[in-house]
Amino acid sequence: MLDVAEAARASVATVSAVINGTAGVSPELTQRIETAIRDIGYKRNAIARSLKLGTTRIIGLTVADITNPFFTDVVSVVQEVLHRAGYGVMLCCNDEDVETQDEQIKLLLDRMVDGLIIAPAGDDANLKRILSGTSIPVVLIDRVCDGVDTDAVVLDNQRAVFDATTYMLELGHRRIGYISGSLDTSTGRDRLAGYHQALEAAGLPADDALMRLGNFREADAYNAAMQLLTLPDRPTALFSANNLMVIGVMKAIRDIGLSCPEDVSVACFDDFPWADVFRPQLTTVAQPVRAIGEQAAQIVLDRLAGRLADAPPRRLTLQGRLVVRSSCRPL
Amino acid sequence: MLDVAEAARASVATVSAVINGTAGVSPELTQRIETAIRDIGYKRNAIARSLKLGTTRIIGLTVADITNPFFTDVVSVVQEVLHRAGYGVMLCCNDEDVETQDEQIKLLLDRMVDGLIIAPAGDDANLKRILSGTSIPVVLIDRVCDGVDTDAVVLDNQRAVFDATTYMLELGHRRIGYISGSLDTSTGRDRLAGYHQALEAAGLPADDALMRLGNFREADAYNAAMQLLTLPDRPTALFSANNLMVIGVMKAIRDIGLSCPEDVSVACFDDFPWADVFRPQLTTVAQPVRAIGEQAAQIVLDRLAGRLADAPPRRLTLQGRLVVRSSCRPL
DNA sequence: TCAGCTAATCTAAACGTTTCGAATAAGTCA
DNA sequence: TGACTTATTCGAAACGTTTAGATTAGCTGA
Repeated sequence: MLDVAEAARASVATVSAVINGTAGVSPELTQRIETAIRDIGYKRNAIARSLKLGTTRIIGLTVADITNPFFTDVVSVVQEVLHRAGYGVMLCCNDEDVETQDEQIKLLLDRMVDGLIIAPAGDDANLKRILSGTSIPVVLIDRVCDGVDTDAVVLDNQRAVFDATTYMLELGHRRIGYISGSLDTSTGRDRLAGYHQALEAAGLPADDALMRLGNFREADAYNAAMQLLTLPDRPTALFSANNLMVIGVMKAIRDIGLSCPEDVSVACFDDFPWADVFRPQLTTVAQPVRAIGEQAAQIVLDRLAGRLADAPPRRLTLQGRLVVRSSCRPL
Repeated sequence: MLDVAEAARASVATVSAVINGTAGVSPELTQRIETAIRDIGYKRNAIARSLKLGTTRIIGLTVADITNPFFTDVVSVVQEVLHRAGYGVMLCCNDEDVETQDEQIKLLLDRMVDGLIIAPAGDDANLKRILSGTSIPVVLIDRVCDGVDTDAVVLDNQRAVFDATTYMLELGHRRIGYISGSLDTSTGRDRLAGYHQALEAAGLPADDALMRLGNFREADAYNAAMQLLTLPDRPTALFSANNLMVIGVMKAIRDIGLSCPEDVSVACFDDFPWADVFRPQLTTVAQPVRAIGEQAAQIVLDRLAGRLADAPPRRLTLQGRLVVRSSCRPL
């Protein structure tokens, strides 16, 4: 910038004014400065600017697993919205590990991000403390976290699983196996609650033997499904609490020599773009991924623009949608 | 830091020395400063540090489509490796649009990233110019770009498609439809070349009517497959040049009332984690995604550490692997 | 003519670090 | 004792911006 100033026989202050369109600068000088900028190929240094302004125009984004299509879709939308608003996105993923998550959030805060969107991995006792020092907008997506009282956009998980389970019950299934996500997450707990609620509403007792922990991972779900399918009185249907796990479930079904939906019906949380071209065509609970991402990004932007000023934390709850295909058969 | 210095009755210089372990500071003073840091809850400002040091410890990463499982896997690995080395990752995706890509790269450079990993969308005439100003390490992945002479890690696309096509030929297929990616990309061109090469090796003429442009997108591939499948003498096999497009291909097959592999055999580029549990179990060309991500990240780290000093640009070419499943039947 | 105004431009401080060289104190040796 | 070392510690400049306030010049109108 000093170079530009010298070349244009002006001061750095005036150059700055021209670049930012701040003060009135005479047409001739503006002209001179602009050509100097072009000649020299000057680019303003965003770091110095950030230091002075106290704002980086970067939003931190942490998700548990960027390999998971659900998170991917959300990240993609968040990215799009924030980019359009002139913000950059710093992405971290932590492989569902709370410790790395903490590490990464600290790093993001050190790097002075202007806002934070977090899809928390599990219940994080430290999260509250880590965030307590800062005053930047934070929004939780997908999962909420005990004691962390910030904006959040989540799904009505219980309701969604209630609907899916009820659908299976209506098909006549009575022994419905449930492959649960980690109960350290709000989603894991809420989804399980929906399953229990549906059983109860149908007047069925909850049989603990039919519930297995899959921890949102394919491998764990495979083992869980294996256990359920080798039960003396095996379930006629299985529900998987997320997308990754249903792959494990299908692998177990295949390996045990059964087929879906003939021998065992399957439904799961989270939809796939390819779900209606491969067989079995999975019946799923589709999340409104675009809406989740858009809302989360928008809340951050609103907070940053001071639009929500000091409104209390908002908790947005969106609804899932049961997409019935052909992986569940009537009993 | 000034606060810490005052609290510890020391100078900022000494505080800095303690934090960075730079100079010898007496045990007592070190002690005093460390407790002051803890008491005050001081965090060093990474922005100011970056300004002074001229390094941000952030690597920019742009990919065409973060929704594509291939890119997702690569991003995930890159992320992991760089994080472990203490670098943050700024992610951009541009939806296969060259203009937004340019925009984003400029933004990343303005933000003073220390390095750049680019999976370029299409041939980008401006990329060379945009990158010309900088001296940071740049590595291209997946695709290369005319005139952009930097490190790159790519796949031997031609060979991979040659293998896949040859496999189909060996099954007896003679009319193999090819759904191509955009020919504005090196991958699009190289893969098509592999197809042609295989036909030629088998002594078959290349029939232009059997090649359609799918532009790496599901919708375009759907239309392309529709055209091929309604040809008077329709192909007995289809090859899709990437993962997204094969979904469109399968949709077309379904909508036209055919089935795979009975009526038409299908193979595609890029593997899916679920490919062997849903039917048809797709025969695919699997890319070594982990290796690609690791190598790309490692090259950036090596360059940054000065290990590769001023070695000429390295072009790493990895090999794909044909994973034979059951979506192609012998004719 | 000159006080008072406006418009254009500039000077210099600030943002929070790092680091070079200087200053101080303490110890060593002739 | 005084010159020389060594170990600590510090002052101040620098990184590249932004911006408040100062300065200057040119007008206006009494």
